[in-house]
Amino acid sequence: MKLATWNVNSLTVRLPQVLDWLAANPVDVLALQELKLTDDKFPFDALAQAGYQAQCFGQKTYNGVALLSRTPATEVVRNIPGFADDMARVISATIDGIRVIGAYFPNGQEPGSEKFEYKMSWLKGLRDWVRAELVQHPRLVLMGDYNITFDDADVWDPVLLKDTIHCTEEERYQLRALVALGLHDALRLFPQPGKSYSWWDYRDFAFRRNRGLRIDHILVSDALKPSVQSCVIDKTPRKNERPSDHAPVVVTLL
DNA sequence: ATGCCTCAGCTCCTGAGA
Repeated sequence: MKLATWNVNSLTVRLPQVLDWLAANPVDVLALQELKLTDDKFPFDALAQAGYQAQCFGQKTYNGVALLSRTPATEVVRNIPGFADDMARVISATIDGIRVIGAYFPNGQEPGSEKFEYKMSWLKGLRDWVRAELVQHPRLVLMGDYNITFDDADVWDPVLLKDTIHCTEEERYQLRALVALGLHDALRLFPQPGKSYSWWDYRDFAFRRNRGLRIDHILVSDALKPSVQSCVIDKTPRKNERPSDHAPVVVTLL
């Protein structure tokens, strides 16, 4: 079974690339972030023709998440129960016996800002909910755009970017606390060559120079850890003429 | 360097992203 996550930065613009990618990578589940469209504009038909059912949670202009799957998704939940939020950031469902959570974590803009404080409270809300979800659903995958680096290995220039957004100790503390619930960074279950990133700024030829960050992650629960066969970041779509700034991450379970 | 791209929208500029 293969599950993937991809921040597409506008599904309207990226739909052809999503369809191409699914044709080349027929994963069982694909979590999408930053749809930037409302549910009435969601391309259900095009995805159905490609063999995917979709559960979407859209919003005008910003945010928006979806779960695509080959088999039906049940127990679909939108956003974080118990955490009031105006933004469409989380969608979860049970697919093939696995609890799948797709999430678009807040950006946070700048340490100390109002948006940073929102990011911190959102992270706490997520953690409290995921703790309970793990009790109900031991076989769980939490994947998406976390907007947080684990450590300096996830950062192209840790000195330049020290304590900037995605790299602060407060954010990394929250990420470690989430992992401490009984989750594992799927990519780091395997030896990495280094300089493995999932996002590159559009500006300044950042992709060509591999000036990136690893901020898109797939976390798997204790129960699923033994079945993880591989985890890779697919840089191919980032080479498109008009790419998302993020690359998909794919995990393969036995 | 309060810049550099890209996207959405009350669209020819602005806000937000990361």
